[in-house]
Amino acid sequence: MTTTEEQEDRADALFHALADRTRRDILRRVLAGEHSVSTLARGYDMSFAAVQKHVAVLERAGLVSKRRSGREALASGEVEALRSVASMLTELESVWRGRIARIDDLLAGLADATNDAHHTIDTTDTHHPTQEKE
Amino acid sequence: MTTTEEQEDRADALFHALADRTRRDILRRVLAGEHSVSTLARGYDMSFAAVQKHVAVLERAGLVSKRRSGREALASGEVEALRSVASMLTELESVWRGRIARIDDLLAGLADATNDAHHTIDTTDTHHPTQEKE
DNA sequence: ACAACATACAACCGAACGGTTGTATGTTGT
DNA sequence: ACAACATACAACCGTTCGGTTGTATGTTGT
Repeated sequence: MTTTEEQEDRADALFHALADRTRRDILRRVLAGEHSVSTLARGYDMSFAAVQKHVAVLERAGLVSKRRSGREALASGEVEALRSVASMLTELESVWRGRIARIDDLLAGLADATNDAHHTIDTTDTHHPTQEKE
Repeated sequence: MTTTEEQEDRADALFHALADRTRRDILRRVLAGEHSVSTLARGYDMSFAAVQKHVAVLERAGLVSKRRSGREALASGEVEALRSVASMLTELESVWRGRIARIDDLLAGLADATNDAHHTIDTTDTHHPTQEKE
């Protein structure tokens, strides 16, 4: 089973990889079709090594994969990784949607106070990965 | 009209804001409901100032908005911004989908060579924001 | 009035980032 | 064989990032 830590590491890598316009452009190109690193590098006003590093960042994040063909390294975009990012956003949006559901719960809780124990429905205590001291 | 530069600046800010797990967690909380900065800060093992800065980054990216209520600053998540990020990803995915369409074009071009001019369908010449020297 | 609270912001610090040049290694075409 | 090409990677450098502490300013409850 994948731990939450690993999921967050992956999210860090994915969003970080997407947070640079050169990398997003490289991703666009390799999503459209396979390109060698040199071919990609020719398209930007920076050194080959710089572009190579950008591709490496994308690769580490799983957004592109490379295959060897002779002396060339052909890169292509991984659309699945892109979809996983989209699903992260969808999950966030569902949290937002839950905001309405929670108001419903609150109203239901007020109408029907015969539930188990005390609820303390103060909206502050939901998910929270870090510590809650004392 | 919004220039491409502005769009890219915005994309940089959005992805960068999302590329930190503390910020993603803060965003989750404020998407679920309004919270003061102090309340948020209590949830993390770092100084108030640090959390305040994270909120500021999210705010600059447009992912959260703040309103004043007395001495408190109430932050809440902007789901619209989240959706705009999702649409950026969708746009990228559509580039990928275009890959197939382009192969179709290639095959059509081979089958029917009576098209206008020379095509040079080498897949290298599509969008590219930077310069193409010589 | 005033102490406690909530925020804002500047200054600082080490680590990571985005770029550079240089060097080494393997591939290809002639 | 060998020059040109494609890649990989290390070392370095200025800037940004994520955190800290300190200080100033406004609000609130008693």
